[in-house]
Order: sequence, then structure tokens, then C-alpha cells
Amino acid sequence: MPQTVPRSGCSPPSASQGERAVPASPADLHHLLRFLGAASPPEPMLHSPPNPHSKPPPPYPEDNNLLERLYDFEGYPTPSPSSDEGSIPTVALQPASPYSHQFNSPPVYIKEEPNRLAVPGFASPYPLSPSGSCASYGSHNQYSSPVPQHEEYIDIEELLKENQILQESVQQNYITPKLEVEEPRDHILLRSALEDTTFQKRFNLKPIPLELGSVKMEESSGGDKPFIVPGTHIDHVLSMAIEQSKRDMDNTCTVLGIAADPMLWSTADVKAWVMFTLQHFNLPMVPTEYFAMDGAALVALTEEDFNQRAPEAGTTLYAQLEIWKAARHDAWRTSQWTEHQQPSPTPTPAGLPSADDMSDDEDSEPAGTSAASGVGKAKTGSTHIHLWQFLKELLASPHIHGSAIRWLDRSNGVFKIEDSVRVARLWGKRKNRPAMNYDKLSRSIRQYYKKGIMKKTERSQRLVYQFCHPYCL
DNA sequence: CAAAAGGATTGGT
DNA sequence: ACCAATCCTTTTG
Repeated sequence: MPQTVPRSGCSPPSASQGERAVPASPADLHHLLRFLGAASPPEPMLHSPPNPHSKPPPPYPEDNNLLERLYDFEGYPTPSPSSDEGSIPTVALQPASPYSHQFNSPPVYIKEEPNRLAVPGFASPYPLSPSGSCASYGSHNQYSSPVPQHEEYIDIEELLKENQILQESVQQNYITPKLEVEEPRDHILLRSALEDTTFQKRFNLKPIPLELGSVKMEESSGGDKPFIVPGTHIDHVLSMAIEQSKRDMDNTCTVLGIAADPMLWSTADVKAWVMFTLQHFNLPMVPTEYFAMDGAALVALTEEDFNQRAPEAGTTLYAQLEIWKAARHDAWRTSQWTEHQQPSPTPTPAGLPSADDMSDDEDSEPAGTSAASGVGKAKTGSTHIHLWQFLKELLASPHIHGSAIRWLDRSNGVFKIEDSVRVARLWGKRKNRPAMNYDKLSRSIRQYYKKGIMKKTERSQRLVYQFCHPYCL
């Protein structure tokens, strides 16, 4: 399997600047599209058309595994509170984020970007330290149990295939031409949604709608009408695109364990969001100290403030934040959101309403596994994830969760929970246990003492735990 | 006081 | 049966 994933870059069709009114659509859509347009990342992430004037510096030269880890983490399925069972990480699945996507000219198949798109399932299980002392457990089978499962990962080939089909139909149809020329900015969202086929599967649309459109086009016109999109169709597509956008944001909330409303973010949340966004857009890292502030402060920053702190990423960060801000007062997010939300707010120390979580629904893609086995059902793994496995997942993404949990002594499996509330919240989300808290989580960890999965550290320190050998790596 | 430690019980698979 | 979620009491730093 290729180590690649169809990734859409985050490039906005910023090529042309058409400005225009959005077709008949809900006002809120307007709003959203406006922000999405503004969110276009600065440069095309695709490799195809290498950006001439800006050299894309390897974002994380110092850490090639960063993204790998990031995706590895994202790869875990999120339980859906709603009905769909297992779920697969939309984030990883849809590199296509609502905010981005290249859609310029001829459809391009994204092909990896070394280091950046490593697919979790194929990545080495422990990218962090190939040299860890625990490596002594070397045999392959060793991973059978004490290792994070990868079954939930995505079937890249399938995605590529679908992407291809979709793109071809898009190419043959109207979308590209018309949008490119007339409404490049306002349809970023639509494009991303089209590019990302997951929503189609979700709604059983596959390429059908597009193809119908093309057929119709051929029949009905002599070719003079390159663009015949039944209004209903485009609206439908747009609404689905919005759905997708929502899911991506929700997913980000889930992955990071942060609230949807930036105003509620703690300093750690802000940091996590900034790091995540930078990575998502493949932007150079920025010293976290520059964003050492809580959500309220972040929201108060102006675009210039962002640019000062992050010359190369300020614009994108600002634009992204605008999207999040827009989403919070608003309607488009709640419109289709049927509740199933929060009856019981988990007590949060900082007084933060502990994340208003929005349900993380998530899609349903089964994911292929490199190992082939059980390709069909990936979801099982999500429900049965063990706490210790979950903790290791978090530990594997230091850039994202380093402020919540981190290794103190990786080789000996010693780690420290820096933010017990956050870790508990993440665990609760994963297990769909809204009432989870650190007290309960820690009780479970203690059970591991008897089971030999974890052990008490030499000198017990608060919030410091230690994995027993076979489990530490 | 928050966290560590465990006992006991319940609930889901 | 096994895990984890809950609840709760006691101890500890």
C-alpha cells in the first residue's frame, strides 16, 4: 500500500478573485462561504503546481514524524453519540477539510508529500522512537495486542479511486469551468465537499448526481451550455458541504478535546488548536509562546496580531478562527443538528463549560487496513479501545496533547498527566461517557496495577503513571 | 483540597 | 468473564 493519502491541499483557488453573490441559498450559507473564502490558505499545498514564488519550507524539518503521528492519532475512530456506530476519523479520512482544497485547474491526484501524509495504518507503529528501549520487544506479533489498533484506518486505495471518479466527473461537467471562472472563492466549500467523497457515500450519492447532470447536459444542449446544474442539486450539494464542514470542525473538537466555541478555550486549548491548524495547513510551526493565551484573548486578536506572531501562517490562522467564530453564533451549525447533546455538563475546574461538545458524528467509512484482515469492520476497535491504549495514543501526539499528557521517561513507560480534566474529557468522548472525570479514569488506571499493565512508580508522584514493559511500547 | 488507593457494585459485550 | 464506569471511604502530600 502506498503511503499516501489523497490529500487535498489547502490551497484555495485564490487564483482569481471573482467576487460575487452566492446563488440562492440560505443566508447563513452566505456567511459561511464568505469565511471559507477568507480562509483560503496562502499557498497551494499540492505539489503539482509548485508554487513559484514561495518556497514551501518543509514545515517540520526537525520532526519528520510529526504528521505521521498526528494522523496516527486522528486515525482513531470516534464513537458517535449519534447512531452511527463506529466511526472513522473524519479528519484523517478527509484530508479534505472544509477549509481547504485545491481545486485549481485540472484535477490533480494528490500524492503524498513525504512525511506529511503518512497513513496511520501504514506508519510504523511507533514513530516516536524507533530506538526506544522497549524496542526489544521486536517481533512483529508483539504488536498484536499491546499495540494500538490500526484497523480503523482508511482504505487509501479506495479513496483514491473514488476521488478519481469524482474528479473525472467533475472535470467533465460543469463545476470546474464555471466555478473557476465565476465563483472561485465562494465555492471553496462546495469544492472541498465534492472533492471529498465521504459525504457522498454518506448520502448514497456517489457520483450519481454529477453524472446525471452531465448526461442531461449532453442531451439538452449543443454544448453551448456548459453548466446545467439544477438548483436543487447544487443546494443539496452545498448543504452537504456544510455538513461536512461541520463534521470537520466537530472532529477537530473531538480530536483536540476542545470546545467548539473559541471563547471557551483555555490556554492549552488555544495552543492545541494553533498547532493542529498549522499542521493541517502544512504551515511552519510557530513558537507556542506567541499564542499563550486563552480563547477569549485569541478571539480578540486582529489579523495583524496574527501576522506579527506568525508571519507565514497568520492569515490562515486568522481566517480559520473566523470560521470557528462564525460557527459559534450560529445557525448553520445547529440547524441540522439534532440534539443528542449534553444533558450533563461535566464539571470543569476552570469553570469552563467543559466543552460543549458537539456530537462528533463521524463518518462511517470502514477503513482498510494494511494488514488486510478485517477490512470491513473497523468500528469494533473503537468501542473496545482500552484505556491504556487510548493513553498511548495521546502520548503519541505530543504536539497536540503534550500539554495534557506526556512522557516523562519514554523508555520506561513513565508518563505524566498534565491536564487531568482534559485527558478525562477526551477519554469520555472516546467512550461516549459524558460523565467521565479524572477520578473515574484514574480508578481504571489503578486497576491496571493488578493486571500488570501499569505499575506504581518508584516514588509516587502525582499524576505520574508507568506502563509495565510489554505495554510501554 | 486534589489526588492516590482500593473496595464494592453496576453495566455492557 | 472481563473491562470499565460509578460510587464511595480513607489516606496522603
